[in-house]
Amino acid sequence: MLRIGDFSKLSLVSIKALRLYDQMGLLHPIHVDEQTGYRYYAAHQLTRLNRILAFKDLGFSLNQIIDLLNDEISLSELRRLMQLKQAELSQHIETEQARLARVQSWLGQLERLEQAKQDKQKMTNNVVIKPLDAIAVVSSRTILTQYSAIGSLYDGLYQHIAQQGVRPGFCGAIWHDKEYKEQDVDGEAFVIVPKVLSEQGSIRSYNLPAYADAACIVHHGSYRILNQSYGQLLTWIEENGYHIVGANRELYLEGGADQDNESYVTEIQFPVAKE
Amino acid sequence: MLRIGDFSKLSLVSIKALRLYDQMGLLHPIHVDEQTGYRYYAAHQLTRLNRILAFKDLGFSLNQIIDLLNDEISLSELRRLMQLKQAELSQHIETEQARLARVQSWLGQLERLEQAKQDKQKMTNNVVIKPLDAIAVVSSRTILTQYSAIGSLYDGLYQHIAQQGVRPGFCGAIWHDKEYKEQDVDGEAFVIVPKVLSEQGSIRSYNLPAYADAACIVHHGSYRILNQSYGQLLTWIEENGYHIVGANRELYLEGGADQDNESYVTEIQFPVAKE
DNA sequence: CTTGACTCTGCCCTTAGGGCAGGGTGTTGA
DNA sequence: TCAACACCCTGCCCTAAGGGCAGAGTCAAG
Repeated sequence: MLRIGDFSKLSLVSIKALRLYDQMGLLHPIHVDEQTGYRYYAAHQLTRLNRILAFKDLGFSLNQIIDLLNDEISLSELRRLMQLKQAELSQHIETEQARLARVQSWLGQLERLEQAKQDKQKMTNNVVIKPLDAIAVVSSRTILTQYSAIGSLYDGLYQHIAQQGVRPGFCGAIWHDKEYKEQDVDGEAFVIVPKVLSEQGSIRSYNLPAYADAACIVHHGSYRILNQSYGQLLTWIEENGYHIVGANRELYLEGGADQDNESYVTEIQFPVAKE
Repeated sequence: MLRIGDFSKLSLVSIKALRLYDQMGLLHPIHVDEQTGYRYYAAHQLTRLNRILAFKDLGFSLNQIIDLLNDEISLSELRRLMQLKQAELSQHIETEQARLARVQSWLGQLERLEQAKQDKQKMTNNVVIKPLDAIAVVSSRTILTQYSAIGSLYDGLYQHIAQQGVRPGFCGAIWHDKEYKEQDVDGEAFVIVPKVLSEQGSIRSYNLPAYADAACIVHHGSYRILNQSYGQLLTWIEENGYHIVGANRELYLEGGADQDNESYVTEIQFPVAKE
């Protein structure tokens, strides 16, 4: 019979771990002195301990290993669990590889910044991927002579909302053109509302389409330099292997009618998908 | 100014996480009511929050992100951290892929077992990879007529140890032949001792070579069926992409002079390396 | 008998929050 | 103006797999 320290040296498993396995019922010592509490192990218990280590090495948790070592487990059950683990690992590797690709994109970015001797205020990596929910809006869509002309559409929307007696949320815009246009822009102005309302004339009300992934960036300052943020966002999308799958939106988080206000905050959203 | 719930909906970050970021100093609300403790956020704080999320997405911990968002960090420092993270991720992906390969090896094993309609007592996956330390031994190496003849060497070793007044540990054997032989076997009997002792005649004392990785299996029962465990171990080594880089050892954890004792316990160790 | 090596239990610590309890706040409808 | 309800606060306990430490008991050798 071996004391815990000897068994630990033999198995290269820490004493603390052995005590934990005892407590969890994974591996009880062959004998415990009732007086002193000393644990005594037999050499043949190495077999079970090695089995525990083998499963741990596959990525199973100790609680799962308790079941895996249970004598009642069938071969098919075991195979099912292994297949699950296999899928889980594949999935995990994939996400880690995507993470690695993002880190490498950062490194490329940093190198370009250093070469251009720009400071880090210009860092473009403020992009975040998040889902867009289906939110209820009232909206008005039309062909505009230029982008800034969209401002004229909101008055009608807010009036309509006031008539329905509900309170408006943030407002925003959707740009339906697939490419960049200087004029005859297909734009949709919307205001978020708590529920879908009735429609009236050119004013529609419905739930915006949801997207599982949208690349988003928060623009800070005047609308005149919005194109800088657009550039950063589009570069990021391309560099990280996404492509655009829907009309892009702007969400005016802090803003108004001015064209040139330093304190405005706008979120730009592009629905995207991988590959 | 937004209440925490609104800011949470806007950013898709849970309220609990926002409170944690406040507490950690990652993102303080723009204003906290002294009376009520209510947190109030400004829309432009989304920028900082998104930066936090972007770094989190790269696998940095919150404590690291505190430093990364510190204004005093230089571009080169940033690049260094990114390179570190890159190496870490590559390493991690590699180990996960090895893990996946082991799971797939298990699945192949299970399939063969099901086809052969064997029960799971035959499972071969009791193999574990662990380092072998450089342990002090006294040993005696010679050419034996057959494997079992090694037993005759131990008497001399134990006598030598007794003369030096130290206590012996486990005993074992090293098989130096590179291929399997039925006779004229190059075998070395050893007994573990606390320190390297003096040598005498054919009895040597030194530290066994250490190996970073050894594939080990615990054999249970008579020496006559030791070859079954050898088969399992060698199959595992081949199937998991290892190859043998040193003489294999047997460690007699529980045993004696009998050839055929059900309670004997032996660990077989093969120094290995990947690829 | 003493010393030093070994062992015991119990407590606190790690990540990034999740869940819940108990109590205070803000807004809205009647 | 009051009640209802949604919202917010702090504080406590929980996660996985042990690591580290404190204080006390145990074992074997000299």
